[in-house]
Amino acid sequence: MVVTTCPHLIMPLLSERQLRRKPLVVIVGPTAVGKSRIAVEVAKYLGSEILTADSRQVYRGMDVGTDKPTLLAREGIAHHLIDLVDPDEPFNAGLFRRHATAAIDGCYQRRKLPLLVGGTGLYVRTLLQGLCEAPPSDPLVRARLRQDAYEQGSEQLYARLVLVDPLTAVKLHPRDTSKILRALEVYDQSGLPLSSFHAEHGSERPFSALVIGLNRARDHLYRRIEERIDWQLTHGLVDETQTLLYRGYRRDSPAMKGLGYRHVASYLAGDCTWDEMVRAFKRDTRRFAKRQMTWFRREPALTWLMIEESEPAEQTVSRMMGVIHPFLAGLDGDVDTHSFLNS
RNA sequence: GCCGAGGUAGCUCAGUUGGCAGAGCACAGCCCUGAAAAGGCUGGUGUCGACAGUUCGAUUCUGUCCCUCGGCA
Repeated sequence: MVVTTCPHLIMPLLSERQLRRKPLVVIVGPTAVGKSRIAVEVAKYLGSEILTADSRQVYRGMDVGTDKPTLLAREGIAHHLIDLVDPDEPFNAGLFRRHATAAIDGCYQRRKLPLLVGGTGLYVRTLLQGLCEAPPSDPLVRARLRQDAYEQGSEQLYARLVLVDPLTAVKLHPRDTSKILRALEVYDQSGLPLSSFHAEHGSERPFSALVIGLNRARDHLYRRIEERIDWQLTHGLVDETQTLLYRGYRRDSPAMKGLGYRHVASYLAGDCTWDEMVRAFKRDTRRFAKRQMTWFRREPALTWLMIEESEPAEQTVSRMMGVIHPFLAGLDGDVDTHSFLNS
């Protein structure tokens, strides 16, 4: 094995000064852009541990369909926030934040720089900007509200929301049932409108974060998505879905409504042909990638890196280190990190 | 070469008795504070094959040409 000198090697352990700033390097981007692979390489240079911000990789037994990095692909780098719950257990942004905060504290105790990698924009935001103090989701309250929606129609739920929380109501479309449900759930539990919790929350910035967005040309990204889906379908996604169904996980549960699983399940149930299933799976994944881009475009102070089709991974990693290095150097000095980054 | 059918959005096609071109799918833009790979909103992206004629006005009618698909040679 040839050992090459690494041109980007930075202090393997964080200094006291850096630790006090609570540093966090974040890599986001649409699905199939190549985040996981790049992240492992970056983590090797930084002596980092990886935290996954992925709402699907938290489920045990959902591996092929969530593109979960295999043990081999992790190359000995510690990966956190994967396989946290079974597919029928509730999981949400609040739980993610709790797990992630604990994992980050662990990294700091080992004086390691945490590297947050993922495509779930809401989960990333719970760390960068915190979460308001509204009561968490309650399965019982939610079940009752969903029953109401089923019996009276979502228009009735919206009408209720207009009465108890007009500020949230104007922000939501009357058909946006899942968000209406959440707002009513908060009111039913606390007697206070969700909008009041939002107002109280304000702006919070718990970490000194460097956020890097990876992207590729649209047609190039779409081609990668299709190739990955073809690979998943011939490398165990069908068996994986069948096993999950056999174990009794319902098709309409949050975990099974993920991309791929819901498509394969509908094919297995005889609702569509194989070709129809593949087409819908690819189309829905393209649309998802597009929604992710809409979300990340809004993320403040995000540095975009466009990956060229022919660009070797080492070069992308090298360009990323060109951004990360000054960030870490800034943390070590007296410079205000934020103004440094924005200059 | 002859006969027939056709050429309109990225694709499949509808349509205009001559008056600003329209569906489905595909696609694009956007929203998001505990389901977020979820959920929701908005948008037609066009040299109507080309050229000429008739007409106030042609994607529509007429002529010529080009191309595609059948059939016969």
